[in-house]
Amino acid sequence: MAMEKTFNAAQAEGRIYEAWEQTGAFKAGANARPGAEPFCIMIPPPNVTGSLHMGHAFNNTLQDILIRWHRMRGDDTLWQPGQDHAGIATQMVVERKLAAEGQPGRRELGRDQFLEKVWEWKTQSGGTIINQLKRLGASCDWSRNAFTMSGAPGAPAGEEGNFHDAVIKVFVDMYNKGLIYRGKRLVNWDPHFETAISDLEVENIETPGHMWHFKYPLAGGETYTYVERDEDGNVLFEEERDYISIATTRPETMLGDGAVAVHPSDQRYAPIVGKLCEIPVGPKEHRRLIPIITDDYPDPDFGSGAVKITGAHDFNDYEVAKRGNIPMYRLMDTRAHMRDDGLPYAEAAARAQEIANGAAFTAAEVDALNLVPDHLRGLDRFEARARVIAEISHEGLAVMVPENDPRLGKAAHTPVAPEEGGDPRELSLVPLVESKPIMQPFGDRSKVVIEPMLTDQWFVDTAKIVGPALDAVRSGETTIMPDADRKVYFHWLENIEPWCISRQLWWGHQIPVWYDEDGTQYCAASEEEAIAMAGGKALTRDEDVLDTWFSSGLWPIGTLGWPDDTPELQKYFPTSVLITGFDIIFFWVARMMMMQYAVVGQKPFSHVYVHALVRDEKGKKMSKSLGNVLDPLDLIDDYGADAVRFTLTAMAAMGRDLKLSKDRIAGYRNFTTKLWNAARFAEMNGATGSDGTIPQPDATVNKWIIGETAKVRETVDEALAAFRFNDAANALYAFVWGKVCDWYVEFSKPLLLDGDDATRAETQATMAWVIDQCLILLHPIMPFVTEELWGTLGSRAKMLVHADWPDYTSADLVDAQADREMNWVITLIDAVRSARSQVHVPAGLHVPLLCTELDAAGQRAWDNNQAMITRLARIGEFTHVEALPKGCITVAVEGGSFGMPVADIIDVAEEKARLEKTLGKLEKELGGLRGRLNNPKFVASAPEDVVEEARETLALREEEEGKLRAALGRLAELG
RNA sequence: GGGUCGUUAGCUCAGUUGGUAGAGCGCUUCGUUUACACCGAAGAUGUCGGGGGUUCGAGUCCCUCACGACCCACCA
Repeated sequence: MAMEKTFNAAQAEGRIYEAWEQTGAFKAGANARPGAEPFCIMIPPPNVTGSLHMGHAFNNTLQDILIRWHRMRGDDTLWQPGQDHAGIATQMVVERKLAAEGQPGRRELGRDQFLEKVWEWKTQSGGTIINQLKRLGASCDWSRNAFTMSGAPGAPAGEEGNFHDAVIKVFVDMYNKGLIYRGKRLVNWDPHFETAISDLEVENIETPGHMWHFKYPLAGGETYTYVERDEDGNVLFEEERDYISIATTRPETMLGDGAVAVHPSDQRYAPIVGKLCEIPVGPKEHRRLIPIITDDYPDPDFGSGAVKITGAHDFNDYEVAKRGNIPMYRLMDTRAHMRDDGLPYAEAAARAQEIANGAAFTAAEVDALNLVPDHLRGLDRFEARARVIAEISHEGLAVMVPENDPRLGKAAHTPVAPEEGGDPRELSLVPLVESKPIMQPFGDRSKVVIEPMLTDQWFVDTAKIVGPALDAVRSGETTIMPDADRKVYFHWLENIEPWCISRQLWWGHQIPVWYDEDGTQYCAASEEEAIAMAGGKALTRDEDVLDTWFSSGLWPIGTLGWPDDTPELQKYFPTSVLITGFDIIFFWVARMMMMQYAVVGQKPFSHVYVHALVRDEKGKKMSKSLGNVLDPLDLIDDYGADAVRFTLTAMAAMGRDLKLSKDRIAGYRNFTTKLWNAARFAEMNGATGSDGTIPQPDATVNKWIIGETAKVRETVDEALAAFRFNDAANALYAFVWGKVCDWYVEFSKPLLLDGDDATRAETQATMAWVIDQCLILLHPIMPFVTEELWGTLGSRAKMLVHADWPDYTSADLVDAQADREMNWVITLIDAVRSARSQVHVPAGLHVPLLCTELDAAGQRAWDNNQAMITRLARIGEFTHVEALPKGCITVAVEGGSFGMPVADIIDVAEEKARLEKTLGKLEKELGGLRGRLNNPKFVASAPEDVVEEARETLALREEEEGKLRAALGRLAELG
């Protein structure tokens, strides 16, 4: 059956993938030779809620290339797949789904029933991404598919893995070693999901904001002289004040102020340090007074130099409050609404005043006090802010400035000049409200403003486990590529902060800690153990679950069966390579390093390859809101998975973003077609059925292409070994298209069509072998089209996915003589074609070729390849002559001059111009070469081989120069 | 504010120990020859961001400036 003209990817890919799966081609250890080295990659587990985007496609293509390459080389290969339970994302998806279907919500269902719904959803929809990865061609061992929640209580049939056991065991062990602790700390709180999140889950984004300036009146109407001086102590400004000026971007937090702080060296406020001032909010009769304290934190040069201290709602203030034993009043509830609990405001404020006056207090007591005035309770924080501003301003306690104060910004107030009809009176005073961009924290998933909240949370004491993770990379035990990402890794780990690992969610690994009535902690793998530890007391379990990244951090050992000492763990751990995006170096890579060392005392992987982002063709990050997202599945539909994979591979230069365009993909789709047609040509000419034995042909061209194949095999192996994926792809592209298709297939035509039986047979055998080698070498990058051709071109013992990767070398297979000869042939053909084209010899015309001064090597090359040369250069009759006639196009090559006597059909002036142009280029090169060689320092200092090469090149160019000058001379005689 | 990376042909980018610049796309001209028009042949285009330094020799190493991107960060 004749082959189609193009590869039908849409029709073939599914069928081929199924064949791979049915034969167990991807199973751990498949195709391993006896005594094979293990090679293992852990997939960065996509979220169960995820669907394949371009980043996944890129990431998994690179992994698949390495996996397929190693598998074909006979290594004991495992690509471990799996999914992440993705706490927040999944809980969000399921909650939305319930809402959309009008079902009872999470709170109505209660914890157990809600979790049932989540598992139900996972069972139905969790496989989406797996099927999408299969469309890409990912050769994971799906029989080992893992899930970070497998084996958790309530997990349905099919989720019996022991990942949960591993997570719990790690928590208990780390708890017992003192690496995990619980404490009341200021943490990032997501008011939308009502949970704490870690620093990494906060995105600081510059947003337009305001800074308000308010007066905090001194207690009892006291006054002081406020003096500003310049550097030399000269008085710049002086006035009597009965207040201290405070700036804030968050006026609503004033309600929780515990003090006002100034720098100890700030002379302006020295007279009032230690005195009390009044928070200018709330019912007039219950105004709270707070102390003015000193702390190194305030910057005297910023704002007024005085800072309000709200320990429970700001990270800096928190530190100041801790240092100064300032009470931290929590103002908001879990949704970041103003608190609506506890004592009425009057009572709470009275107690707070006692504390401010020096009464002893406990953190718990302070936390219970609700200092939100009754009329603001229950309000959203932003609404409360607006009310506070309005009330203070109404009372006249905003700092007032002339309306043309530059701090107000241009847009705020533009006074109209009197001559233009403006009010001729003095500029009126307005509240000082600066409009300026402020960095605001947003939840990376919820996109709402994060609130610092004082809550009880669990932490990993990362400082205690960071050491080995740093040492391993410093020593090269684990390498991180490219180097820039290694630096990023160091920078973060060297400044590591405690990791908040508790989340106030339901979907996740519940923290294995129980409390008795007194609040004593019992950490154990099960409730029974905990009760036993407590001596049989009734216990309640901590409600919180663990940060998803806590479990992902155990991915390498967890997927291999730890804590059981499985054969897979013994064989594949530590794993070989991790391929991941730069965006999760902190989230995941660094934590895996720390956790694996903390738990099993070994590195999780030997190499980390960090890749960049896939962007759109303009360099913009792909995002749904911009509408510039390229869906890999659409691209696979349109161009085939191989084209998408090859494109990503060819663009995978280390450390650089890749800009993806459809044109580029189409170009590589064309490459698959090119390969397809080369194979089709081979098939049409009986050049199939290689058994893998390297042919030993006589014809130079056949020897040559075998040598070229060996060269590219070495290049590909070196490139892949160094994770230089783009080098591998480009080398193969250049070989298949530039060598095999452009030259070898063309050269083979006269041999296959007109050669004798022996020549035809050896050419068929060589071509069959070469095409097979192309398929093998390309298979890791383009698995589908190569597998299809592999099956089409012969009956094989094994599928291509398990074909033996070659190990022949250029030292074995490159025939230097053949190499020289074919390069000469190609140079001659190029030169003839170029000359013909430039002087406009009709493309179809077969012109006679004259030859003179041909040396022995040239003669032999000619004799061996005449049929190919005349065919490709469109030569008619070939004649040796003593000297080239005057009217002919001259082509100079090494060891001979060739001429085409076509003076009658071409323009002599044009040929003269052509020769002069060629000569011009040559002269330029000669100038450089002579310049260097005439420089005694060059000859003395440069390595001998460099000098020698320059001499040889000079000799060749001079020979060519002579021939071209001779040709010009003949042309001149012609007139 | 700190850090990292980038600036090479019209566009997108390669360029591994310093040896005298390449690819793909696009563009121009020609072409249907027994695989392929998702094709073939030929061709044009660069003071390798600016400046300085080291060297016989710098796109490549060092310094500096400019511009751009990204990451981290608590200036109220």
